[in-house]
Amino acid sequence: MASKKPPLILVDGSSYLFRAFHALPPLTTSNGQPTGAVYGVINMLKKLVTEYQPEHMVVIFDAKGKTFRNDLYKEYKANRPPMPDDLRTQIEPLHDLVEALGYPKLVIKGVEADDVIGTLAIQAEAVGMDVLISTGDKDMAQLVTDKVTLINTMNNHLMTPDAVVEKFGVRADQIIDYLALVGDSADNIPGVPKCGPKTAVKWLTQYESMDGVIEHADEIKGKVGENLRDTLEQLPLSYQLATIVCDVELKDGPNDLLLREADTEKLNEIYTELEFKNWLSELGGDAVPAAKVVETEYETVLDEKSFKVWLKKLKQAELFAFDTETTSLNYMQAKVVGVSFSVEEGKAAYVPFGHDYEGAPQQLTEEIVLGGLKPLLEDKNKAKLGQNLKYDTHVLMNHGIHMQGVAHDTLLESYVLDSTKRHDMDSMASRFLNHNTIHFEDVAGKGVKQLTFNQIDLEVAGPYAAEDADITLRLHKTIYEQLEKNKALYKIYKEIELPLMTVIQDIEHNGVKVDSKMLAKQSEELAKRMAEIEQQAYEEAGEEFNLASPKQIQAIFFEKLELPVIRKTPKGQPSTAEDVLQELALDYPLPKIILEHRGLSKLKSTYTDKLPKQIDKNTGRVHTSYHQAVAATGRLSSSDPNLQNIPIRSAEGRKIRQAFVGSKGYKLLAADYSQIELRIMAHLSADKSLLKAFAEGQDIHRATAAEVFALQLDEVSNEQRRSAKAINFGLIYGMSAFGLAKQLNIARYEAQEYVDLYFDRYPGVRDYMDSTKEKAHEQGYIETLYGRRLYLPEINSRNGMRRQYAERTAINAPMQGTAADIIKRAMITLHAALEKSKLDARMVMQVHDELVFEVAEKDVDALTVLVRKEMESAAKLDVPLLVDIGVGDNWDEAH
DNA sequence: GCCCACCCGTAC
DNA sequence: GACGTACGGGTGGGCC
Repeated sequence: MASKKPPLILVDGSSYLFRAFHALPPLTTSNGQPTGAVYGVINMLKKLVTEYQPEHMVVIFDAKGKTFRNDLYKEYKANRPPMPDDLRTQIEPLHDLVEALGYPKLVIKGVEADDVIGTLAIQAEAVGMDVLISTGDKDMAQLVTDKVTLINTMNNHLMTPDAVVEKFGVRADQIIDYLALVGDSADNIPGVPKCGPKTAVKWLTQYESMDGVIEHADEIKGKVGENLRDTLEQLPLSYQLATIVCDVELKDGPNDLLLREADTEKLNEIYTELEFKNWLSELGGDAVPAAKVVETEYETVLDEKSFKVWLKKLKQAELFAFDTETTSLNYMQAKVVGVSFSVEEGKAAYVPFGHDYEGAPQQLTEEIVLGGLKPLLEDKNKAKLGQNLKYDTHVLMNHGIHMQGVAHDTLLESYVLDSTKRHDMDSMASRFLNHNTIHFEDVAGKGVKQLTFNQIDLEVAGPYAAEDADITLRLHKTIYEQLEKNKALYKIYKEIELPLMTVIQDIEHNGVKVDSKMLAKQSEELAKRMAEIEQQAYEEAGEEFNLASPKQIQAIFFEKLELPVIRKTPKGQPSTAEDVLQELALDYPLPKIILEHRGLSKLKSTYTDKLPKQIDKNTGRVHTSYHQAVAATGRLSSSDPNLQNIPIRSAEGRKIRQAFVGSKGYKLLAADYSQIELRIMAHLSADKSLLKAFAEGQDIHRATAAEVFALQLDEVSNEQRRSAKAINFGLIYGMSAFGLAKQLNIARYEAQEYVDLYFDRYPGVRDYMDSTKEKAHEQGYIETLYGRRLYLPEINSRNGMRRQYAERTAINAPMQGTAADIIKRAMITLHAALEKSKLDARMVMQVHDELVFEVAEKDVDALTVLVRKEMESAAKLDVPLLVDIGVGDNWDEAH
């Protein structure tokens, strides 16, 4: 299943430079040197390389001076205005940058970039390469074939043979004829007067080629026919001018155009000069090293003697990489069928003991392998390294092994280093080591035919499994070195993420008890009410339809019933989202019915139907997966099932929480941080009024309302408090006046007044937001209170929408991320304190700002004290950190 | 039958 | 287009 070779990429550098110059806002360095076009072109090149991972590529520029076309026709490009100075000065830096990035570059005197591209395309095609031509110039469509595709990297449009027909109305091999007939005012190529695209297509469809048209020139009627006959003589010249020459003499062939390693030093110099700060900071961290060629020696261990040799190596090693191969991704059900390890780069072993396909060789027994490893794995002084060892810890437990001494985890290392990247082993190997790993799908297949690991032939499984251990070791060496360079990040990794892994593993292992009977009853009730609602809806609509299909609702609402379109989805469809239906519900009956149905259907399918199915047969509890390296801000996420979005806001929804219970004799205790993100905002912004409000223990939304509306605290109405609450939350999310207006259903100017008033009263907050944004623009990332980083690669994007999106993230992430840091710290100390206390209690859930415990009735009071103490002291802020605690027989009651 | 984009809705 | 971070269900179209 080898993947297809990446294409040869031919980049029309001059055309992009020109386009970038005109399309993008003028960017200059602090001393006025224009840089926008360079930035645009380089950005586009980087995107191409990332996207296509080419081995061969070349950037082609026009040379200075006349070309052979000027000899053919002295008026060629004669009406071009001279190149603006601001563009001319960008040519040289661009050429230098392309060189420094290691991209091959070609400038050939006397011919245009087009001709060089055409020549290389033909040569590459001849040796069986696929070719991708990156250009904004549509004339190049004449080069398109099955193997040659155009891409407009400004908008990612691909031009295949079919796309050419669709766009021009003629085949790629008719494009020259087409151009000759139509002419080109930009290049000053004469065509047939009054013959535009429509006429040319008509003629070419009928007569196939320009020669065909010329042959039948007499038959063509009207003024255009006359024009045609008048220009017959010069048409061959137009044809020749429009033809891209494909036999330019070149020193290098397609195979010579290999991408080189970037010259970091040179890049540093040029980026500094042009003040490309975000790229400069990229350079600092993860300049991709050249693929280090490592000789590999992978062994599949089948006899006891070699196993003993490996055991000895592991015992003596300071650190060893370890990995398990199992039968399932579900950590509660998975069984280990083999283990792999490595102590030295390039050398690794796979020890199978559970492969049971037909014809599988004799393997060591589970007793020998796991029995031999157990003392090592359970020794907390024997340092282990792995990729996502939380999973391995889980599955080893299924075999009675309690792993300790997890010294490093490459998943967490990579996450802390840059949370916006991917952290699966395949991606990391490619990113950090420039190495392509064997993919799981390549050995196990996919879809229904996917094998479980025990069914995979050892000839295939061995190298795969051994490579996992080897690559983990190599990744660790690379990433750890980078992590050590930043003290704050290193501390986040060492003091938060690594110890937290054990805590999360424990929470997952504990699971939480869910009353499936209660949920089944709720499912039934929901089904009954939904059926009633459906009947109502059919009556209103006058026909039966699927209430769960936005598409069918659109058809009924906006075509059949002709309700007004309030808003469109990003794809241009009339939206049927909640707020839209709310608005329509004021005037029509059907929207309200749909809304009710949607609410119930969501509850039923996602929660009351699904949750009981996710109860583990053995433990009778639900064991979620918390992901420690997914959310870019530092939060955890939860899946299978997601326990972080169980309903709470509606009465019906809360019923689902009633099904989360403690075992007999146990209560649930829920502890959540009060307004933690707003408190963090107060701390980070050091705004006087905000600090004071929290210090005095005021209801923060009421206090905000009093400030904004200039009232005494006791004069604030519920409505005003609600508005203030929306402002407070909106601020955390970087909301605009527009968003606030929508949220509060008020006019935009009114919302703007609120925002202005807010910032007048809390100037510290305004300053903080401004400086955060500014910092993000300068350094390309933001930090939490503890120094966790979030990179914002699009913060300086010239695409306004993307940039604004990044700016909102910049505002939100320090608060969301700091809150995540704080609760993680609390989880670690609490977990240790619980263990020490010998209380009969365990942590069972985390929901961003809330921790849930299952606790024996006798220990409720003691736990309450302990939890409050550890959570409230998890951070030292300039405002009090408060925790609300509730206890009950179920999760709903505990709130 | 599988995969994926899209729309929508739940939580904090 | 307009509020940040997640996960997941249902629909419906494309693909094999």
